[in-house]
Amino acid sequence: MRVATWNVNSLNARMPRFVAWLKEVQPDVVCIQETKMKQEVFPHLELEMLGYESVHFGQGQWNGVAIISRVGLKDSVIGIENKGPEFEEARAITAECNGVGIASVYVPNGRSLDSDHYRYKLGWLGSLKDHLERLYKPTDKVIIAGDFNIAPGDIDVWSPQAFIGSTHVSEAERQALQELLDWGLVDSLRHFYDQDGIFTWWDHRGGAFHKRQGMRIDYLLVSKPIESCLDWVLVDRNARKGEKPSDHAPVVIEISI
DNA sequence: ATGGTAGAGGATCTA
Repeated sequence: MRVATWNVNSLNARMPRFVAWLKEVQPDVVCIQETKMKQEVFPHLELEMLGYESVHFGQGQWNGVAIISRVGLKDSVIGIENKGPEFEEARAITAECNGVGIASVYVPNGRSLDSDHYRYKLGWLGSLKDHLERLYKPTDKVIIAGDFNIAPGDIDVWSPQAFIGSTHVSEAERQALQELLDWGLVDSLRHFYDQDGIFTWWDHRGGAFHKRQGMRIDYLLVSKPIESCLDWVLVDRNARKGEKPSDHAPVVIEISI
């Protein structure tokens, strides 16, 4: 089973590349972030013609998360706050695919350490943990995938000095991520690789990609039953090249179940 | 100190 996560930065703008990428990479499940789409315009039919069922939680202009699957998709849950989708930002959706609990998450950016958006980010991560605890046990097959907007360690940014005092690397954010991991999840990329310089996001500005100035903020967190059957993981840097790329590259895992 | 780019939506806001 091949599972991917990709912040597409507008599914409308990315659809030609997204479809080509699906055909080339042949993922069974994809967690999508930043669809920037209203519910009623999500391309369910076009994806169905490619063999994928889909669920989407979108609000238009900003945010928007989806899960698409060609190995079954059921029991989807919209959002994390249990107060109705119209009362929260479109940042999380979960479903069961082929016996695996799948979550597609788009963690708030936070903007700056002194911002209300930063406090919202920390609170949102707490709500996500509560939500996962309600849905799953650590002994279940679970994959939490998405754009976490947190670089887990200094080896996950191109220059730790350049990020001093910024969001994405602060102690409180990393602690919130750690609490998620402590529940019973493993960062699938770090299961295989321990070196620095592996990134999933590069600013569109200033040729950051070509200068290798990126951060690793997109990942698939997996429970122990998934970790034990991981075959490989990769960051698909090719998807960040060429015409009209997203600023994020997809991350893909293969598991033997 | 600021700008650089991309996307949505039609002026700025978000990242």
